Amino acid sequence: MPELPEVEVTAQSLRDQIAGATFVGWKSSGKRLRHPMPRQVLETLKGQPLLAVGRRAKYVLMEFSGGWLAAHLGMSGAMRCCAPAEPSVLHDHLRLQFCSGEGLPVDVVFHDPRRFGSFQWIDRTKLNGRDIGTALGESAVGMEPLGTEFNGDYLFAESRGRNVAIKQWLMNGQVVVGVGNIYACEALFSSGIHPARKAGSISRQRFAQLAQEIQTILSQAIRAGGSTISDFYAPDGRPGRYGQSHQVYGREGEPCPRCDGASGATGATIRRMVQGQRSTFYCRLCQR
DNA sequence: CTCTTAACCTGGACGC
DNA sequence: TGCGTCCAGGTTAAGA
Repeated sequence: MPELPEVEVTAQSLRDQIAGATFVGWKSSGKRLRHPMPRQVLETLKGQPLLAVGRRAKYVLMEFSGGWLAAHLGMSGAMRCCAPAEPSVLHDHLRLQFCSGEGLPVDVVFHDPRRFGSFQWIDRTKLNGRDIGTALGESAVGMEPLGTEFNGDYLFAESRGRNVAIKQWLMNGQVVVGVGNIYACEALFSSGIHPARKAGSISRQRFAQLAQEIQTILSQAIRAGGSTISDFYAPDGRPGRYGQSHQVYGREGEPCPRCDGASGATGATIRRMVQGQRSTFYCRLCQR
């Protein structure tokens, strides 16, 4: 499920429902996630207010006075808010219990069948003013694509001398964060750039369009509640509707919406290829 | 340093 | 019904 739009939608919904509430307790399934559960920290957080909920890269950040509880949804993770009485189901791995100002209890449940997700504690004092992305991992150090400094000139400058395929370069998180398999495919299609083209061979002008498409597509996806492929839901239970807007992702064999639209018979069908063990969907005529 | 590959997990879809 | 294969939104340690 989770690329930038899905994580952002998750963070926004959590903020609406539990920001300002007091953390009162937690329960774990005992199953190991990508990182060991920060049990000690969770104990010390009991009784503390949740100051804010934010996002950096693909991490949901729950801020407390001493630092941030950073959640990653991995490949199949999702959060849901529910009443304490609602029982846990298979693959519910962490239940965070909150109590609002009015004394109303709300639980946040992390559900993740594949267990590629994680919870990490980022200590405010150890961070020492650095970008929190540097403490989260290699995939979180790049620039936020929806920030004001992100543009084609930045991508152009960073890409010089890079021989890796543009799609893998976009997805690795070291230059720009949050762009995963779905949105990399979609942005490259909208920009007319072939996914296998070497990053260093792309012109400044084409990067200007790519940066613009990335921002437009991510923004629209957030507004649509993200993309639900099979099992993503926002914490309020709503699925994402952006999958309906996918032009190429998951559409192998369908007519290309640009060159083989309803009008003509001369266009191509969407193809699938594998790059870095991930499926890439593209149009061989529209993307060069 | 750059780039590629294998591994971490579970479950659903499909072919025989 | 069952069994084998392939596929899935991500990340990163290890290898070349």
